[in-house]
Amino acid sequence: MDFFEQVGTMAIGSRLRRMSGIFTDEARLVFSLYGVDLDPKWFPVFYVLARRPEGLSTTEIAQEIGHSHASVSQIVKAMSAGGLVSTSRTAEDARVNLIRLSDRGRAIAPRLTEQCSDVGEAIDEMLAEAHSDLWHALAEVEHLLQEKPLYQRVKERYRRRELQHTEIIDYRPEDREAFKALNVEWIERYFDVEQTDLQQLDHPVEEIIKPGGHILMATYRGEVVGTCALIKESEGRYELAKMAVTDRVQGKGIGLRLGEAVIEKAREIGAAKVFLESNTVLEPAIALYRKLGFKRVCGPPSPYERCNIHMELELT
Amino acid sequence: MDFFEQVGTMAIGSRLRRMSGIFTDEARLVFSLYGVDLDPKWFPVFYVLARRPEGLSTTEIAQEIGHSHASVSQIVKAMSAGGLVSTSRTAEDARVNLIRLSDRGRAIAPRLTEQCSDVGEAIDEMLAEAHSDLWHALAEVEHLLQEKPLYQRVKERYRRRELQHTEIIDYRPEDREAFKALNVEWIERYFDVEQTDLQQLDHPVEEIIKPGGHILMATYRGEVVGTCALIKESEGRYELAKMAVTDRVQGKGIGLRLGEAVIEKAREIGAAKVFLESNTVLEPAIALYRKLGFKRVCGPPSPYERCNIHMELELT
DNA sequence: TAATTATCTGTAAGTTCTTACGTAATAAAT
DNA sequence: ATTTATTACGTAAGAACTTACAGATAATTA
Repeated sequence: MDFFEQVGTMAIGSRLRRMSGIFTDEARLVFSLYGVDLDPKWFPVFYVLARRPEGLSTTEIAQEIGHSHASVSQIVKAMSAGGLVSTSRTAEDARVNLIRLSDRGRAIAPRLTEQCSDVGEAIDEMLAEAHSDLWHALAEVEHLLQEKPLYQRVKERYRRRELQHTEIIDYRPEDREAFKALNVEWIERYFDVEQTDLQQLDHPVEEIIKPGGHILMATYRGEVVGTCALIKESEGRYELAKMAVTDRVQGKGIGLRLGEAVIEKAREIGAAKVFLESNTVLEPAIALYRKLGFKRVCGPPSPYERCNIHMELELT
Repeated sequence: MDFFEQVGTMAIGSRLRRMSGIFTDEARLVFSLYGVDLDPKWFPVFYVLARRPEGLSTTEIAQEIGHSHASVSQIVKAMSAGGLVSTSRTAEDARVNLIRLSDRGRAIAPRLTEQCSDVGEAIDEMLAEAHSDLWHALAEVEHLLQEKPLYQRVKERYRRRELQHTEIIDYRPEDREAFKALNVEWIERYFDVEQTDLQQLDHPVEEIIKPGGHILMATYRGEVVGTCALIKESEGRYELAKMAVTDRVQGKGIGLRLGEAVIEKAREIGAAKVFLESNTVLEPAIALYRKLGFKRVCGPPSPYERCNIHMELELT
């Protein structure tokens, strides 16, 4: 029992289930006390039928009581076997099953009404003894969850936490393998690896860093999971290239952080303009570049076959 | 959805179940978000194991988390298949299955801890947005239910209501049949009907009422369900006899009301003493008489074979 | 008007517990 | 030292729903 206090509110789901189980068990006792020949689980269906003499369809009942239509179908079948309801297809629409209380059903309604009000009063009285209002609390939380599901609330925290596990660092000699592997991984998924690629991927220091460029690596929980390079084209003009984030950590916003870090780096080293070349089939990538502030321009022809779009970012 | 508002608090069980379902569904999403390879329903078991490296038995876990041992057994089986726990019988007691996290289990514990605290915070934040405190309300109601189950609370109301449906009336000519039938019903269950019985049961007016006695009938929802007679023995001395309540309405306190009414009647007609004869095997009856104030005395021998106890009540 | 799509149901099977039951092992009682 | 009672456990089956699927009908579209 102290489990709940230890785990805290995270176990609220289990606690609710447990509590509902208690009420269900109690309900069974109460029904037998009143001698009403009604399975407690039939109650919601019975209830809505009792105040709608004209009858309802399976789906309508399901909506009213918040069960699935299948559940209602099963309950109605059982109640029908027990002689409490009569069913018939409607004349207007042969699909719908019109369900009504039978004479026997109507006969037990008054006893059930008594039971209802007794149970309702007993629960009200009990709830009134408590300081916190369970009934309203449930309604409120239900509403809050509808506004913003728990999943979303948790996700926000998750993103923050994941960012804490992510670091952007400068290229280290031991990153040579990873730098190549990360890029080959994605290029091969969409295109063929070209000669120009291999030249840079195999000799990052000679081809990129020595000529005045930079390479950043992203780590997630200590493991290298992404990279991005800033290649010097001319004074004040740099190319953002070789951006790659492994599939395994997609959706954590690591690409965005990498991009921001590269642009920051470009600022530091006095770049006036950063450009990049990509392909329109890489929609998520293009969206990311746009988010980083890049604008599409008609640029010079690329040395890469796979590129069909040119984007630039002015650093003021 | 408006079902709940209509039925009111009586549907609190369903509402709790529904809410717990919502949380369960959300939990599934959250677990997949964190990429923890753990079935949400394993969580409670995992949790207690994580903070008890020495291991726990099936029953111990069940008690901690408030599930049945069978449930734990099933969960452990699944977790074992997933390689998260190791199981072994203990040396001291070969019946108990000692369950421990495996290395793989321990490996995912930290991620689960993060997830826990994120979810916990998210829920706390959400609950804080509400005016009523769901968590405390649940704890309070759980406590209240433990103190006095809902069943008991409802039962009190039920008794009151049933008494409203019960009436004690004076004997009417049309009660002759019922008067006999009610008494024969119970006498035959325990003893044989004697000649003295039949004389009085067949001619209640001549044998009981005309000589200065009274007969009361109890009705439940308009139907005669019990009776009790006050037979004049001598001036100021009356016998309580022929008390019978049909089995169908036992436990509604009708016998008690009948007894009280008869004693009241005795007072009205100026009785100084009421006595009765019964048999010690009829324990509930004796208890009822005692509750009415009767005391056991050594009385004169009874004309009835079945009687072995004599009780009296002084009316002052 | 024919063809496609959507709706209403009921059945089947799955989910996440529970209770019921049988078996092995230990403790208590004769 | 046996018998009997108790305990721990696992399997099976049940409860009260759900989702998935499939068969009719109705509505919509071409």
